[in-house]
Order: sequence, then C-alpha cells, then structure tokens
Amino acid sequence: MKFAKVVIDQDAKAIDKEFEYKVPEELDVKLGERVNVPFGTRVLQGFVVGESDTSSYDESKIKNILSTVDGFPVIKSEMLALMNYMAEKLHLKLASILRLFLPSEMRTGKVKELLVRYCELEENFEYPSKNAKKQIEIVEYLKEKKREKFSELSSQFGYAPLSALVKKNVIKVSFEEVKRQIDYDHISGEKKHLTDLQQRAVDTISENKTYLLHGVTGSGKTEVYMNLIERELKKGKTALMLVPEISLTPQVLANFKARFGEAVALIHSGLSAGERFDEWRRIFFGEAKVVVGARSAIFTPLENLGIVIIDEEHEQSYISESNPRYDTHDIALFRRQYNDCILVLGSATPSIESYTKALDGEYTLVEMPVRVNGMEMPKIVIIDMLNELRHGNSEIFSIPLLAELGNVVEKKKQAMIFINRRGFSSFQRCRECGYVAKCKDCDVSLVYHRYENRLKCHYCGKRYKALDICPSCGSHNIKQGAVGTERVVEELKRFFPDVAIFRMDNDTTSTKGAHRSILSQFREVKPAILVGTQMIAKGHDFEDVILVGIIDADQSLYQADYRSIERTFQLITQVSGRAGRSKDQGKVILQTYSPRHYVYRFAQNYDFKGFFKKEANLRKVTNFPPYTKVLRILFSHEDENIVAKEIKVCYNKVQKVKEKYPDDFIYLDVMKSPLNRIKTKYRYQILMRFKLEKADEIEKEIYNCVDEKCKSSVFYEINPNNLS
DNA sequence: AGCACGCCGACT
DNA sequence: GTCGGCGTGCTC
Repeated sequence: MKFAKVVIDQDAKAIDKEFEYKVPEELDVKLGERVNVPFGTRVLQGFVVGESDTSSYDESKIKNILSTVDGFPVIKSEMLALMNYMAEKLHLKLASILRLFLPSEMRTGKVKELLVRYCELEENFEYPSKNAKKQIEIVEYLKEKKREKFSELSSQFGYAPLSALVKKNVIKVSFEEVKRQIDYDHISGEKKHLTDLQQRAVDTISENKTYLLHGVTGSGKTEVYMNLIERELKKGKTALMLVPEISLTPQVLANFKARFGEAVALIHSGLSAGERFDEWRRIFFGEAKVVVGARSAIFTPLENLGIVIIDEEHEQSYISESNPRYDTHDIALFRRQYNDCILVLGSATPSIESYTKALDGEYTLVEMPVRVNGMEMPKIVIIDMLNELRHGNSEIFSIPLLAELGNVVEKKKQAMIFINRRGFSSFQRCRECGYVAKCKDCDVSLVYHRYENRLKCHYCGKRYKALDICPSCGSHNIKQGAVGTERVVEELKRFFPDVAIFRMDNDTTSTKGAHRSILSQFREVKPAILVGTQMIAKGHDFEDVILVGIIDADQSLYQADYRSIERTFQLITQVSGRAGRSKDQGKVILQTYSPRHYVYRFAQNYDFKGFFKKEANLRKVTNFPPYTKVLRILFSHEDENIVAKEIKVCYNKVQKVKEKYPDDFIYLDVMKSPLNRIKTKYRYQILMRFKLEKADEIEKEIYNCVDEKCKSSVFYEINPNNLS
C-alpha cells in the first residue's frame, strides 16, 4: 500500500468523504486502522477505509500519515463493507457510521483498561527482621500463594507493612489487566428437555438463510435459540442474539450466562463505560463467542458468525430514531449475507412487514403454536367503557375490573394494571359515542395539539379545528388527554386502601437498578398490584399474577401512525402473557371505548393469522407499507429562513421526480415538522409515499435532489415510526 | 468541525 | 493607519 483512503473522524457533512494520504515506508498501516493525519492546519484522527498503489488526487498535495493509533485494525473488513452499504443505502455520514462500530470509550479515551496490582516475592529477597511480624506474615503468605492482589494483601495485613516490603524490594509489583465483572442473576444452567415442537424448530432452522420463528408466548423460543447457538458453537462459529431492552429482560442474560458461561459477552446501554469497553474487547479479540445485546450490539465485531437472532423482532426499539437512523433488520440481513449464516427473527406477534416476507417466501416460516406447559392462554374479557358510562360509571375502572381485583385481593394473589400511554400527544374522543376524528386524506387519527388547540394530521400536516361538538352524535362531552399511572395508583388506593400498590414507569425507574428493585419488591408481597406502562409488559414471570387489567387499550390504537393497530395487537398479546404463568388460568380485563374494533376481536382469540390477513389487506388498499414505501426527509437548522428556503428548493426538485413517475407516487408534500423546533433548531420535512416496483430508482433520484452544500442538516428516514 | 483568509468599521 | 468583527471556503 502506498496510498490510504482515510475518513476523518469528525461529524461534519462537509468533510465526510475519503481523503488520500501517503503511507510512509517505515509505517505499517493496515486497512481498518485508526491513524493520525495532518488535516489543514491540525492533526486529526481518521480511519483507513481503503488502500491503493495509485492516487486519484494531485500528488504534490497528498500528505503523509503521521502515526497509527492502536497498532491494529479496529474496523474489520466486514464492517468496512457494512459502512459502504449503510452509506449508500441509508445515506448516512461515513464518520457517524464508523462511530457505531466502536465503543464510544475508545474515541474519548477516557476509559482505560482496569489494571490491578499484583504482588510477588523477588527472587533473592532479604527476609524481614524478627520485629516485623506483619511483614513476615506477608512473606510467608506469598511463599505459599506465590501471587496475590495488592489490595487483598493490603486489606488482610495492612498497608504499612506491605508498602515497606515493596520499598525494600522484597516484593515485586506488577500490573495485570482484569475485565470488569457484569452483574447478573445467577441461576442454574441445566439444559431443559426440548418438546417435539421445539426440537422440530431446531432441526428446521439449519440452512444459511433467514427464518421467521412465529411462536406463541410461552412456546419456549429462548430454549430454541440456545440450542441453535450451541450447535453453531460446536461448529466453531460465533453467535449474536439481540433482545429489545436487555435491562428489562434480566432473565435472558441469566439464562445465557448459566448455559454458556464466560463465552457470553453483553452489550447494552445500561453498562458503564468501562464495562462496555471491556466487553467490546472481549468480543473483538475472540474471547467471547456469544453476544447478547440490545440494538447497538448488531455492530459488534464477532468473526466467523454462525447465527444472528433477533428476539421479539416486531419491537420498535430495533429501529434507531436518532441519528444515525437505521433499522436493525437491515443490518442483520447484511451480516447474514456477508457471513453466509443463519438469521432468525423470532416473535409471538411478528411485524406485518416480516410476516409478509415470510408468506412471500423471502423468509422461511417456522411455527410453534403451542405453549411448552400446554397451558391455555389467559382469557381476555373485553369491557365496553361506553357501556359503563351509560350505566353511570365514569370511573377509570370498570365494574368487572374492580370485581376481579377484589377477587385477587381476597385470594392473596397479584394483579398488574397496564396503562397504555405512549408519547405525550393524544387524540380527542367523544365520550358519548366514542367518535375519534380522522384525517380526510390519510385515514389516520388526528393528534390534538394543546398549545394551538387544534387537531393535526401527522402524515400530511393538514390542520383541523379542535372538536367541541361531536360531528357524529352532537354531544359536547369531548374528552382528551391520557390517564397517567399516578392517577391510577391514587384511584386504586381509594378502592383498596390496605393493598400494596407499586408503580413502574419512566419516573420511578430513572435510577440504575430501580427496575429490578421494584420487580423484586413486588414479588415478595401478596396481595399486591403493580401499575405500570409498557415496561411491565416484559420482564420476569410472576407465578402469582392471575389478573391483568388494560386500562385504556385505545391509547395506542389512535396514534397518528399507520402501524398503530398492529402495535395495539402486539401489546395486548404481550401484556396478556403476563397473566397465568402458574396453574391458575389467568384472566385479562381489557377496557376500551371501541369494543367492536377488529383488533380486539382478533387479540381476544389470540388469532394472529386472522389479524394479519385483515391488517395486511388494509395496508394494501390504503397504500401503506409494506406495499409502499414512506420516505421522510427532515431538514433542520437554527435559522428558520434557511431551512424553509432550502427545503423548498429540494421539494421543487422532488416534484420533478414525481412528474417523471406519476403512476408511482401516492403522496408528496412539504411541511413543518409537528415538533417544529427542537433544541433551537427549526425542523421542516418532505413526506412522500411511492409504490415499490421502482422504489430503488426513485430513491436514488430523490437522494440526488438534496444540495450537497446546503446548510441545514438533512436526515432520511424510510417507513418512519413517528413523524415528530 | 475548525481554522485561515479576507474585506469592512471604529479605535489608540 | 491597524485591530478585530464574522462571512466564505478549504481541508488529501
């Protein structure tokens, strides 16, 4: 290599490209290494992402690489390929992609290897004098043990005699790196016997392709995953397993640690900087063969990958919504292909996208329709809250829910109350007839904006007057806003003053470990009620929970988002899984103002296939993904005039593209983002929806529309989850 | 990003 | 005259 292509490690659009440098003879620079390079008047760090014998730039201007940073390539070749893929496909900055591949600790340099001082006796040491009793003890101890931690000796015999021995050169001190230990629950790792269904799944998932594992809650997917991983390990391969929120699922980690021991590395946001740094290096240098982690773990540098698993593949947390924006599925598919290995997407309620691909043959469908213990799913009772109102009950809780709660208390069992509160915006609903305002053009629910007292469509930006009279029945009884967890706890205390009530939401779990602590407290008390948001939907299995109450199931149903119905189905199924893990069949009370909505009928019968058919058909006729593509381009800048002007220029160009493909575009418009100003930056967006056939072609043209040197920062998002 | 260069106003 | 404002443009 005479010339190296270097990406400067700076998060700026203007310099986000490859710069060429000469590699000096005496310097051994490898592809993927971090290097220090002269850049303008400064010295900056960069990544070597390419090499060649010739240069494509004025050679007299090409400078020398000054030095290497780590002495080995931190970016492996798979990740370089992934960088190029992500840059082209997702239009992300090269530097920001590369940063995903390294623990941030490596760039800031703040975290170092954890070094521990070890003590050993010098070869020809002078025996301490008779008076120095402690020193003699230490020497005798070391004669026996040969080697011991400085801190251990110090605490056992005292610091003074120890340091005296070191000073007299009786004891030699050396430093050794120790990896930080990560906290997890210890359980026994005995291998469970697989049911026929599980065994069949393990046997089926054997070719290097993508599988969608559709297994009902309690069908024992984790055990299947572990067997698959074991098989790959036996072949000398490595395994990557992603879970949605690892801090919420401690038992998954405990299971893996018990089964695979030291071979497991853990990557998630709850780790301290030092822990993450250590785990990353254990993976990089091949010590760890199995990685369990949240979204970002998809970028871990495991080599010789045999299997990638995405558990609960439908979860929203697999999509990164802050930059760089990416969908874990795309990255997993890339890595599967690159390594020619197995990819398993597992879920009790697969996403419409994934299930569609499975039916189309793109993924192979594997089904586990029965629970391991043969137990029935808990019975779901749908309560019509309008009916409750009509009968004079305007409380948060329906009569049947109160009755069931009373029953739980009497039996000294446990209940969970789930509040489906997402985001901070809400819809308006008529309390008489249940009417919810929808956008005329988009068929999504309108979102109520308090400051402006208006209803807005988050898809097309159209604004409507807020409701004061119901257009459907003429009632003035319009309600908005969501019921919070705090309020529910208050109300519960009124009805059950002597029962232990726990609350779990963002407010009560902000400190590290709070989550686990609330759950373990709850476990100890009977009778008890746990009130919480999404985060109680996952977590430990509680044997004594025989009742789950869903307060306002509609909350997620009327989100201004084409995926809201799908999400509601997933949520109900998941929450219901919390009830009846024991001998008693559990019960679910689901309170809704739209009892006739098909999502509840299908959820009640645990009929995923029926639901899928209905929902997929709706997406088809309303032209939403997976049958079309939604593309959002978000511009943001401090100066509102600049964003507005720049996005207008861009929009005009996109319109030209639309004219070129008149039959493919379903929708195109430009608007302020619903969250117009965030962190002093004004946000404007172009939204469009087009058919799939020529999507790649159209996308390419769209990307060319954006002026390379515009001042606003620009983000692209495909099929965004929310449009704020 | 961050630094140099450059072209304008008000100061010892 | 010259010190310093920040607009523009470049960095292999």
